[in-house]
Amino acid sequence: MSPTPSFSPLYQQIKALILQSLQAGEWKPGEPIPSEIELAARFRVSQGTVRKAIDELAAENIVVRRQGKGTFVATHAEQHVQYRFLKLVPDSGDLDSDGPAERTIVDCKRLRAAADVARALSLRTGDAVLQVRRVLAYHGVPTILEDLWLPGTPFKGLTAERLTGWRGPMYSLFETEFGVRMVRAEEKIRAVLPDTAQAALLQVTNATPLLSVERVAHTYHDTPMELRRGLYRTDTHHYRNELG
Amino acid sequence: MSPTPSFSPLYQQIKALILQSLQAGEWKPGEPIPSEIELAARFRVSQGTVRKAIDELAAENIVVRRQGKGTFVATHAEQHVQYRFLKLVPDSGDLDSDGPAERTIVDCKRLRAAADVARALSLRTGDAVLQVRRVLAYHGVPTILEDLWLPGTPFKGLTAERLTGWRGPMYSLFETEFGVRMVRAEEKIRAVLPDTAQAALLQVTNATPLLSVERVAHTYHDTPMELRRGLYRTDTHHYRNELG
DNA sequence: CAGTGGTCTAGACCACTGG
DNA sequence: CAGTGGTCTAGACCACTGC
Repeated sequence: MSPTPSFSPLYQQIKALILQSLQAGEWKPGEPIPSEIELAARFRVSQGTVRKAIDELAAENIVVRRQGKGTFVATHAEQHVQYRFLKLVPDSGDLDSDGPAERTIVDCKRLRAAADVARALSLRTGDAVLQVRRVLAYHGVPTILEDLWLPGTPFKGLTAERLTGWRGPMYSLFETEFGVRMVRAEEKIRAVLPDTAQAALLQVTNATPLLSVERVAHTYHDTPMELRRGLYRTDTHHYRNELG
Repeated sequence: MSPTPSFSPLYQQIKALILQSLQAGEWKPGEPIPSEIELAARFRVSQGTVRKAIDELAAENIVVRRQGKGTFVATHAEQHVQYRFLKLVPDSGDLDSDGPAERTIVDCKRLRAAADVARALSLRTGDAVLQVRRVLAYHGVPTILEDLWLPGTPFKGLTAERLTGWRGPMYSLFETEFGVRMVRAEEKIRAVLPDTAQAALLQVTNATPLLSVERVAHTYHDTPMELRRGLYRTDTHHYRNELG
């Protein structure tokens, strides 16, 4: 066993090392990481210790175990849940009844971060950010209006064309084109009335109550990488949440 | 090791046995369960196997581990989070700035279950249920209006007086007085406008958008035991959610 | 069949709690 | 100090995958 640099359980240190490799891109989303036995040999610890480290990574959805095959870097694409962070489901409860969302990019431009956006993204006011506005519709009914802000530097080269041309979840584009993996997010939810522009885009009156969902998504080490403000219509869909 | 009755991992069987004892009330909320070594001896398995079973129970918040002291049956009282299933927090983010909620029982009566209530509680339409309406206020501002339905049989003897006189979370009353522990819940969230009665109780206009939160809470073995329909004001509070 | 993750064991030792 | 949960090891065997 290796010496103890700081004081924390060995498996936590192993977990941190694996996270480091993950962040450095040593293994890419969808790819397998080395087997437990290999990792145990590399880190000079027992397989059980590596196992416990990977257990935690799997519990945090950072990695996915598949018996008989290996352990894989989690990804927002290929995942049987199409949108991992979207909790709006049709009232029917049938997740597939909607089919794929029809996506429309309304706007996409670079600008300087306002104070609130900067704070959410751990930037300074005035730093370059990318702002995107889009609408998701199901069966022709506009249901979600999203404004999102991304830090300019990591997302250099992202344009409306890249967004429009991309098949699949936006987060999977972030992964493959910019190496940014969203790992965790927190949401603040309110009930609001839309302004005129919002109402028009969602094709509702401005007296229609909507769900306001403000999400901050983080990559590794809790670094915030996206601020997203969504307006959800809840006449045919609802926000579903599980409490443990 | 004991023989294998059905085919599932040993630790899953142990987990089921512990759950059974928990449900039977062998150990009550807040009390310690036997030590891992004792349980290992009782079930004739190794400590590691008991450990894995308890690990899962702890992950599901059914049990709480405390190093050096033991493993305890989780409870909705005594918990440092006062309301485990209430995700509405003040915008300040300071969970304590509100202080304890001021609770008012508006109504409490027994009646026959309507079809939707019966379905949610796995009862038959017309079965006896208890209906409660109450308001929670913070700093004198009514913020939450809740209607809740409980199956009549397990909650025989529950009256408005019992509710009014109880200090602490309602779920902890359910635990100590009726032996019903809520273990898991699911919520459906929408944005709505209140009707006249609702608006009056929350002291808002009927054009004020509110969060509608429908919760079904389950006890052991996923048995639904409560239907709760809440209306939340989100002008000073918001619903906070973590996504993994 | 070999290689992967999944289960189970037995035992050693550590860290924390309380009397 | 004894008793608890927490970590770590080494090794055996099982279950699943794909060649």
